[in-house]
Amino acid sequence: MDDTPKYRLLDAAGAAFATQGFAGAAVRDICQAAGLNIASVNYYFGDKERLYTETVKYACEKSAAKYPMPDWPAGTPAWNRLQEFIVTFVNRLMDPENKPWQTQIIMREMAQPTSACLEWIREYVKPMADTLRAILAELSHKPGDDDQLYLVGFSIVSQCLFYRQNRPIGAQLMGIERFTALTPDIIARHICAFTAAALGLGTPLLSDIRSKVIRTKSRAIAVKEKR
Amino acid sequence: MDDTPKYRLLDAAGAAFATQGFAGAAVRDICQAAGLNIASVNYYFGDKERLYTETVKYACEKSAAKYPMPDWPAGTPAWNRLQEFIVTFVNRLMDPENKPWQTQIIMREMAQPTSACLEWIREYVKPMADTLRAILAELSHKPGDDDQLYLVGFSIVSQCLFYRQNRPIGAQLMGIERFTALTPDIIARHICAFTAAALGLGTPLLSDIRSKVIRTKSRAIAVKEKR
DNA sequence: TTGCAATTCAAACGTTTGTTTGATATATTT
DNA sequence: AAATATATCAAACAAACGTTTGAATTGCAA
Repeated sequence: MDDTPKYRLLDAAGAAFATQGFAGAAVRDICQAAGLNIASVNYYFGDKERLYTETVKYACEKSAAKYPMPDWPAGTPAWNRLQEFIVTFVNRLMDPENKPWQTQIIMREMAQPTSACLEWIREYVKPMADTLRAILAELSHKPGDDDQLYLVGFSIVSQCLFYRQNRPIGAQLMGIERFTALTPDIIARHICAFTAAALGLGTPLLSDIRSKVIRTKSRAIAVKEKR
Repeated sequence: MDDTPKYRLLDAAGAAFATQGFAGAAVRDICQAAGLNIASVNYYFGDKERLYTETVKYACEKSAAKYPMPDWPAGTPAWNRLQEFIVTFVNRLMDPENKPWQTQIIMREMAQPTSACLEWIREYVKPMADTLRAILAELSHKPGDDDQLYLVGFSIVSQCLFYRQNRPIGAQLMGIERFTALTPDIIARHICAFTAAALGLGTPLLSDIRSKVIRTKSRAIAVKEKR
C-alpha cells in the first residue's frame, strides 16, 4: 500500500512475526528485509514490542478493509444475511491477494492472545459475533436459549476458520494441488449448504431420494444411543 | 506420569514451548522448572531442537492414549460410528485432565508445522482422516465425489477443533464462566446434532413446526441468490 | 571398600539478541 | 546560503541465549 519506510517495516515485520513468532523474529532481519538500518525500528516504533502490536493492528485493518460487512437494508431475510456473512468472512480469510502473514499473524493471536489483542477482540471480533448472533436469533423459532445460539455460531465460523488455521494439514491430506483448488467461492458455497441443511433451510448433504428412510431410522438409533 | 528427570524435562518443556513458542522458551527456565541443572537438556536430549521434537511426540502420545478410537465390529451403522468418532475426537481435545500444553503445542504445529510434524501427520492425522472419510463415503449415496467428502469431513472436524484452537476468543465472547461450562459432552452432543441435521440424519436446529414453510421459502431465495 | 559408570553441578564459552549512541546525510525552513 | 529539523547510518553496548567443559557427586557392581 504505502511505501514509506514505516510501512515497509510493518510489512517486513508482519512476514517475520507470522512465520517465526515474536521471539523468533530478529529485529536485524526485519530491518534488512525492509532495506533499512537496524536502528530504524527504534526510530519509528520505539522498541520491538510496539512494532509487534502495530503490526497486528495493521494486519487487521488491511484484511477487513477489502471485504466490509454489507449493511443490509431493513427487511433483508435473515438467511440471505447469513449467506452473505459467510461469504464475506471466507473471502476475508482466504483472499489470495492477502499476503499470508496478514491472517496468519491474527491466527497466532487467536490461539494465544497478547495484551494488544484483547482490544482487537472488543473492537473487531465482538461486533462480528453480535451480528451473527442477531441473524441466528432471527432464524431461531425457540427464543431464549442464548447458549445454543453461541454453539450454532461457533459451528458456522469454525468451518470458515478451518481452511486458514489448518491449511498445512488440509494440504497434506488432500494433496496440495487439490486443496489450493478450493477457492473461496467453493468453500463458502459448501459452508452455506452445510449450514443451511443443519438449520433446516436447505437440502441435506450426502443424501438422495432414500434419505427419508435413512433419516427416521437413524434418528431412532441416535436417540437410543444417547440414553 | 513418569517422574524420571527426562520426563520432568519433557513436561516443563511442553509447558514452556506451548506458551512461548520454540524461540521464546529459554532452556535455562525449562531446566529450572524441572528442578534440574542447565546442562541436563544437553545431557538427555543433545540440544534444544531435539528436546522440542521429543516434546511434540510426547504430547501426541499422551492425548491419544487415553481416548483411543473404538474398533467397530463389522456392520456397525455408519452414523453410529460417526457419532463415536466425534465424541472421541472432542474428548481428546477437551479432556480437562489434559494439561493445556499437550493440545496447545499440537495446535501450534498444525498452524505452522515443523519438519518433525509431517511425520506426525502421516502416522496420526492421516489414519483418522481416512477413518472419517470411510464413514462419510458409506453415508453418502452419491459415490465418486471425493472432494465433497473432504469438504464435509472438514466441516465436522473444524467444529471439534474450534473450541480448543480458539478457546481464548470463545471465552472472551461468551464470558469465561459460560464458555468453560461447555463440557466435552455438551460440545460433542451439539456437533453431532448439527452434523446429523446437515447430513439429513436428524432434526434441523433452530426450527420448530413452522420450519417446513420457512424451509421451502428460504430455499427459493437461496437459489435465486446464487444465479 | 574399591572401581566404574551415570548423573549433577557451577562456571564459562562464543553468539546473537534488542537497544543505544553519536556522527553523517538529507530535506525543510528561515 | 545558513540554519534547523528529519532521517539514516556504522559501530558498539549490555544482556540473554544455547552450548560446552571439567570437576564433583551419586548409585551400583565387584
